[in-house]
Amino acid sequence: MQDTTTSLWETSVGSDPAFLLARANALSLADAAAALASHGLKVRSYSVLALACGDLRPTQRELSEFLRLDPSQVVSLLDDLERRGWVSREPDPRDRRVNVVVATAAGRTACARAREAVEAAQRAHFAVFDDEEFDTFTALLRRLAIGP
Amino acid sequence: MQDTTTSLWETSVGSDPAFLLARANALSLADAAAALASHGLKVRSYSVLALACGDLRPTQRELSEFLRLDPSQVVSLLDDLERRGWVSREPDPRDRRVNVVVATAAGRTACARAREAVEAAQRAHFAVFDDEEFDTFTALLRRLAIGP
DNA sequence: TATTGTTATACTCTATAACTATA
DNA sequence: TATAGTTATAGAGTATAACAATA
Repeated sequence: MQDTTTSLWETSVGSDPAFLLARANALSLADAAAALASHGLKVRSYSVLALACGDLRPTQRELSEFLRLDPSQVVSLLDDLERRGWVSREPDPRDRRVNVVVATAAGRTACARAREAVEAAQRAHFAVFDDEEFDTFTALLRRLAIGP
Repeated sequence: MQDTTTSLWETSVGSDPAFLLARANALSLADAAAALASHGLKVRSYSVLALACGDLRPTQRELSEFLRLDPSQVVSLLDDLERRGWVSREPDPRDRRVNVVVATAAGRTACARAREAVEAAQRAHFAVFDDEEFDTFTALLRRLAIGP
């Protein structure tokens, strides 16, 4: 039985780059989720928090576009982060429809701790590569990710 | 506004390999889904059908393990494919608990057509790479995808 | 009239446990 | 007792449309 499962890797599906991409992402996502769980974060909420910790002061709309989430999903992620005091919505004086999202001091602390955990998980995940391979892979991946 | 969204790529999130992997996968998945839609298939059902078209005669359990789907998900995918006459569950004479999944003639035809569409979409998606870059990327990705 | 954020809703996906029939 | 497949169900994730406030 194990033989057959293993040999499925030799099929057209097993060498399909899209399939490999999906699998690699699933493994990476599972690692990240596990690393974040003890910090009370999921991958999505961590992404939002991390962007709120930068000094770019993104609007909800910008978070939505960059993370490819529906605006309504950003709302509920922010509701959650704001309830915990990690993020605040600040009105933009130049356009009163707009909220700018910024992390609080507590949010920055939480994010820094979470980031350590995620990065450790990632180092383990990418340990199959040496430094040069890692750089090559990331550079190519970046071009693919930025897309059209 | 566009400026800020674009410059989010310069943040730590924007250069995070896990984030790039997720994004590249999302783009690839969307392309594949669009290509398969007119063939009445989704990415999941196509994967199952494609594996059923090989000559390995996988069991449901093997499909479940290889595709990292819960056995119950495989059941409903097969129900759907079987209803359309593209796949059949054959009892394994050596163990009557086991079903072996094989594509019908109609299933092979459908799969071949769908495969053309997916592969065309993928060629477009990976057109950011030249041949050498594609091979390098795929080889590295494969090691990452097979994992531990 | 168009856009930002919000609410509500439904649909897909995923995870879990319990059941059956075989081993 | 353990395993393959099945059923049922609940939770998470995703997509959509309608709405109020503002531009």
